Amino acid sequence: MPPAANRPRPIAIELNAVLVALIDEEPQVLTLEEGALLPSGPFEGDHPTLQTGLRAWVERHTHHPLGYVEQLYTFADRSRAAATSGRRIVSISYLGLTRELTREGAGGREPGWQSWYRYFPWEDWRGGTPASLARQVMPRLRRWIDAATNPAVRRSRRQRVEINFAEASWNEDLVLQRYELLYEAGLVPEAGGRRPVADPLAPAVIGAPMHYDHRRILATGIARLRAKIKYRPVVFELMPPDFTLGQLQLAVEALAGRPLHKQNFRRLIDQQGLVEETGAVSAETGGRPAKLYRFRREILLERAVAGTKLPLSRTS
Amino acid sequence: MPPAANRPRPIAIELNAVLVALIDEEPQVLTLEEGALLPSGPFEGDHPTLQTGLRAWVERHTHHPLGYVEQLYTFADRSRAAATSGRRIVSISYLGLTRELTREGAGGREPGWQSWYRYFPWEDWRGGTPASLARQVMPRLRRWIDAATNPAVRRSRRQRVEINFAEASWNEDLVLQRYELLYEAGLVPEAGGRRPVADPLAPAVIGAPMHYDHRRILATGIARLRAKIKYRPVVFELMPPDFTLGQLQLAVEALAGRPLHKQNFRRLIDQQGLVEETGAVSAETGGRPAKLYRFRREILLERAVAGTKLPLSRTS
DNA sequence: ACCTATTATGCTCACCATGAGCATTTATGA
DNA sequence: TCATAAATGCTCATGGTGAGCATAATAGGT
Repeated sequence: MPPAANRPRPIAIELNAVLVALIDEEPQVLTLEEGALLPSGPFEGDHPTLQTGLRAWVERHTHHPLGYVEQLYTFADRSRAAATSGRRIVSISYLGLTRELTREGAGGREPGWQSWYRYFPWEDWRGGTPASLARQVMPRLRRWIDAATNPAVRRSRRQRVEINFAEASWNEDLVLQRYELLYEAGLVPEAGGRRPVADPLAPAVIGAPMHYDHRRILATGIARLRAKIKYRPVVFELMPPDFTLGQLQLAVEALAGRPLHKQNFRRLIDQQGLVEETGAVSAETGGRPAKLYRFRREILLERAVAGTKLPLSRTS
Repeated sequence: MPPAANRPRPIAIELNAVLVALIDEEPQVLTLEEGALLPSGPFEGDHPTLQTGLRAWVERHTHHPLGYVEQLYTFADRSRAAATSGRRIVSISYLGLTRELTREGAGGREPGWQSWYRYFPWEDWRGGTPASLARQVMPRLRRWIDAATNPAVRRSRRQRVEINFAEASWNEDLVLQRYELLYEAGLVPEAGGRRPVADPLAPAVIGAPMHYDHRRILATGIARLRAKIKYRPVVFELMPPDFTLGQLQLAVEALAGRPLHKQNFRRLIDQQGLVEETGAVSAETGGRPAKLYRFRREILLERAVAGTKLPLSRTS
């Protein structure tokens, strides 16, 4: 059965981009409409691949050269159709990493970039337990749990909340799962698509909302990036050519949303052979001057190898 | 900028499925057309999500209940368009795991299922170095390396071959990368889409070919599954309700394509608390009878947690 | 010229996961 | 009864990882 070529249907394809840069030690995403939309546009069929199409589109519209690009997910939920005409929309989302200068012009922040923790304040554990978790998220989740009349449902809700939001075993990779749990609990109602974003009458919405399902796409991108920095040297796509190990650690902490052990971080970095000294030092931030390093691009090829979790056997 | 609703374009959306089952200790995929096609069909817009649409489609057409389902990738290369009409095709592929009985009816194999190693013979290291690697793949790759006139290109080719195909550091996860390298080297020319599959005049084609880019999609599925079994208990979706640890090991070995250390495998399984004894034993295969186990489905929830590779710091 | 605060850097230690292999148990079949 | 086969139990060496002590090299104040 060859691919079907019959019955043309009114389907629109849209590309969405989660463009990430590190500005002022904060992970920021490029947005439109005062932060309520991710860059997105119609799919134009005149590019050899989706990826080059997206790259061209982004660079044309934002004047930001794109470094690393990776496909995130393809969404085609029916709820998206209702948001516009009756037409079905299939949206293909991408994650892109780019380099941004620290503050430009008159010290003002370029309008399009927003810290991603604006949308997910409970995901930032760099300064300890985030305030919004204890003050907003958990109380409302508890209310949601108790709202279930069926005891089995209540137990299930309690367990899922426990797994995804427990402080003791916080897993920074579960960004998407946590968002979807909050969505199910009705705490991020903008994802439905129809409600005006800044409605003052809206119930307890946690974190800044976005139009359509763009916040879910953003959550997907953050989750993917957080998972990826653990086994692929992608942080360097966000760093300037030369950097200190301290700056590198701040970058990883910003992405992962949690503090790292400094000495162990350097041990990890240099035993992996990811960087080499430039010879220069930087005396930026008080204290002893730090050596400057640069990323060893050569290892991008070598590093195809990742660790395994299976009990191997070489002899047979 | 809201999603574009103008300019309807002739775009067709197609779903592809990599359906995997374990039959006779072999990883098998459901195919059509004598193994030359993956199950695929047009996207029908009357399902709430792509996933439920695919699930319904597969179950209706194959009568196989689908267990685990996961989106693989969305392809929209221009080369696909040329394969049919001039129409642009966007294909969304899924990985699905299902349970199959061991041999049915009169001992014959159901026609649709094919061992995936038929398409990727160099990926099966269970019995030591696969014959096709030394006999076919490596010689032709070496020829491809030497065919480069530019010495820089030759060095680059040599390095990439070394990384992906080195016996000493074989990484079973790199199925897709290896396939794409072979494709680039012109050793799997069917992926172009136009050449008839069984052309006897075709140059050295390695492994069984498929139409269009279905072999690439299959490689994507295998790679994803091999990576996933290392940190998620998905093997159990392919196992019968009760099984011995020996059978479980054979299943993982079949998927990973390499032998595992038996004692360490059991240690890994039970220290993870993945299974529990049923109390019964099985005296199937000579030797001492083996205890029967069943998967502890409860842990599917708990197991949201995965390991981290970052040097954490809890104190601050 | 000291003293202190601050960051960078070097090093040690305990613990655990993992690869490897020896040994024992319990079945079948010659 | 003995050989063979598979399951199961256990030990050992190694390396990665979390944690923290100690030292080095700056700036700024007194």
